Amino acid sequence: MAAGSKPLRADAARNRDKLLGAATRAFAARGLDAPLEQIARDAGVSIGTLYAHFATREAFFEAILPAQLAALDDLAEKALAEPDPWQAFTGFIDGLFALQAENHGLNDALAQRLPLSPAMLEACHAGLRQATRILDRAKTAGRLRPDFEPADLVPLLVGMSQVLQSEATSPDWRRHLGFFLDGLRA
Amino acid sequence: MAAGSKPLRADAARNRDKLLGAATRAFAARGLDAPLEQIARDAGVSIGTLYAHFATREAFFEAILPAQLAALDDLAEKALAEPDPWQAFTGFIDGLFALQAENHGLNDALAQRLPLSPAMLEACHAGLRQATRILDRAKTAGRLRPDFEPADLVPLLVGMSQVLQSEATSPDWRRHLGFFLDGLRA
DNA sequence: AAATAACTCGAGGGCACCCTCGACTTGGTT
DNA sequence: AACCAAGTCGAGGGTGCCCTCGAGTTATTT
Repeated sequence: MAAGSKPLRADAARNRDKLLGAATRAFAARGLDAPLEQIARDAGVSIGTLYAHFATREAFFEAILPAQLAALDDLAEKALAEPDPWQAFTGFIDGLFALQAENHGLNDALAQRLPLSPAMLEACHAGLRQATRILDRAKTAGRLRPDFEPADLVPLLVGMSQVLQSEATSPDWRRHLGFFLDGLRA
Repeated sequence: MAAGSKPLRADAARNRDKLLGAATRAFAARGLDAPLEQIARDAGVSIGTLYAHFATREAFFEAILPAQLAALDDLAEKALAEPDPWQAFTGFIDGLFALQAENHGLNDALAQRLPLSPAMLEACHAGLRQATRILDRAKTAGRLRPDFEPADLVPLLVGMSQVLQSEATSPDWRRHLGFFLDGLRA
């Protein structure tokens, strides 16, 4: 219904955009717990204005994360279009972590490093459900070990999130992932 | 040399022990960044007294971690005593993570989640050097894939540290590790 | 151009943690 | 028992972050 509250005043709309931009950059670079005061400063706006637009940190999440989570659906779709089921599976996983590698905030969200709102959680789960189809296909093709369950993606996600975050290990994440994926072959 | 500074006064020695006990518990339960003020409170001692005994957080680390890191050497020794090289390898890895699972602080130290002093870092590396011998044995026995290097343990450690920490995944850490180890077979 | 609803600002109060320092207490010594 | 070095205490100052609110500014409407 209601396409959404009233229209913003011109200056307010501008400030909102600047805040979203700053928050998007801050979350990507520093993670979902980036200081809000820093975001306000980067946006060239006072902390009071920030709170006028986004009453809570979660309000930022709701404005920013869905689009980023939607990228996962694209990934899943591409994977399902790929003819080779194993290729589809590894490609999906690889693409997923590539996204997380360049977006610290998305990484936090998927690894549930912060408590997320039910809505955000649900969006993450939706991504997982897509993945299930990819797993199933690789399993019935006899390429993925049959005892690997969708839920087993969670520890993988959680573990890799840390590998991607640590200076010491992030350059080698693909190598590390490779060892793991070799363990998943049928 | 010098067996170590002057002898402490009786009450001071008592307080030092209480502090070490509280810190050990706090680090194990909450990680190496547990609040010092909480540690003082748990020890039944003022924050001033805490700082009188341990001028920095690192002073606590130096008093507490070496003994815990030494447990890794024991593990390595046991592994080298084990006749089957693959069994030795997986047993070592499993034991390592079992220790980390029950000690949040050790987990932090090994994954280098906090900046550690050079001395502590070195102690961690020493553990890795032990591991090298175990890897080599499993490799020459043709059980461990030859391209798995000692340095590849680092991402494993870092990733698992997060898996062990997250409520959602820690109960299943052995299952997750199992997939990974399957990828390491020759 | 006057009126006003919408918006912006930033000082300031809260909290959690860090760490210091001068006043007090106490164990050990003579 | 008198002394004092050793030890203890905790108020308080510093930092970084959170969030609020009343006073001031500005876009928009008439």
